[in-house]
Amino acid sequence: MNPPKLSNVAYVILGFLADEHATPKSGYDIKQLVEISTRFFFAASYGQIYPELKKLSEAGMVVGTDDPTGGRARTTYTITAHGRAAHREWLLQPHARVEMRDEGLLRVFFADTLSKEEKIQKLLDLRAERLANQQELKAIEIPDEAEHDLMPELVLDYGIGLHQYVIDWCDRAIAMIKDN
Amino acid sequence: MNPPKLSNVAYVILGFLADEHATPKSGYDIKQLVEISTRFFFAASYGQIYPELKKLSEAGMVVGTDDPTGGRARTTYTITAHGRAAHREWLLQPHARVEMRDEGLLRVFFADTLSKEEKIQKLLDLRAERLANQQELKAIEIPDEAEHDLMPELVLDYGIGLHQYVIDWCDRAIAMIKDN
DNA sequence: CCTCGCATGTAACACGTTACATGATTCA
DNA sequence: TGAATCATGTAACGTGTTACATGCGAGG
Repeated sequence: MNPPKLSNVAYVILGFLADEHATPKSGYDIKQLVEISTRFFFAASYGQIYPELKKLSEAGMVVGTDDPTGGRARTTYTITAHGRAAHREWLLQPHARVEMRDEGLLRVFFADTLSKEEKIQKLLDLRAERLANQQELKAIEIPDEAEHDLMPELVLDYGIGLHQYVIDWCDRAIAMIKDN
Repeated sequence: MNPPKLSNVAYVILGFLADEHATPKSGYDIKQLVEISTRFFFAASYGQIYPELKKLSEAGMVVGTDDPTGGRARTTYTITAHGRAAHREWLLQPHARVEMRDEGLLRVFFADTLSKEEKIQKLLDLRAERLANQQELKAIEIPDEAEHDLMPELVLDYGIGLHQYVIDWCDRAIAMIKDN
């Protein structure tokens, strides 16, 4: 019951459960939500979600209820007042670190030993990857109910625009290399 | 001598050693280079660099030479033809995966439970962090020798522009929230 | 009947960071 | 003489992915 240090993934879980009009969610449900939203800037696997759900439950921040679908076992979780407080405390922290590991850009960075045509190909590879990522984002549909959240929509727009920046930059860089 | 699977950090090392007019470099030298260049999109710590240098040496891709500075022990490394081939093969791969873990954006994503003012604060936090990152990039100086590489300079420009996109997006998002 | 999606979990592995230990040189 | 930087390395820790195991339910 005394607070174990929570991982970022725990805060992702609390985030999805903290929503005003959120229904109780299973680990599986949370993973589906991650896949269509946060995974583009913050991934979480089953190997993290299930153990964290257990820890959160032991810490009294969420409550699990047996909620079978027919004969199929299923546990859904609801956030507690304690969990809501922890989530809010985390939310208010100004800390905004970003970590990146961008293999495509790494190849572009080291492309000076390649020929002009090969350099351009590296930029096209990067462009293609980001275009594909952007299409994925564009395919995500925002439900237009009255009670839909603003911030996730805003962040989706952020992602689409960010990829557009990279696409445009690639085009400019290719033009520059062609000009020699 | 038979090829062990190389980590991405090994390719970072090979990349810095593969440069046409690169001088032999110590592990320490490579770390300094990482700190002023790739770390913004691909970090590498001593805990990775030294062991990888050893593996690369065992694989015959780099050669270490005893190269003391006064009485201070120092080993500098040079790339071999074999290492150059491995580096080129890696470079040519189209694979361009990008991984991100953006805590600031995660907070913005889940900020719907906060008040209007607090939401704006989250966006200001994100903006401040990226502005600071951008300043760091702007402080990096490009040597204007004749034999300076084009690609690193291009990637630096990429980073500065990318941060500018985020800064501008934050400003737009804040304006939108103020308008309600 | 068979495949796909729902549902839960874990063990092994891979990756990366941090902190620490050690010691020389340079410069104020 | 003390601090900063050069220089090398590793052990412990924390985090995250992958692959696997298990089994029910729904629909073709």
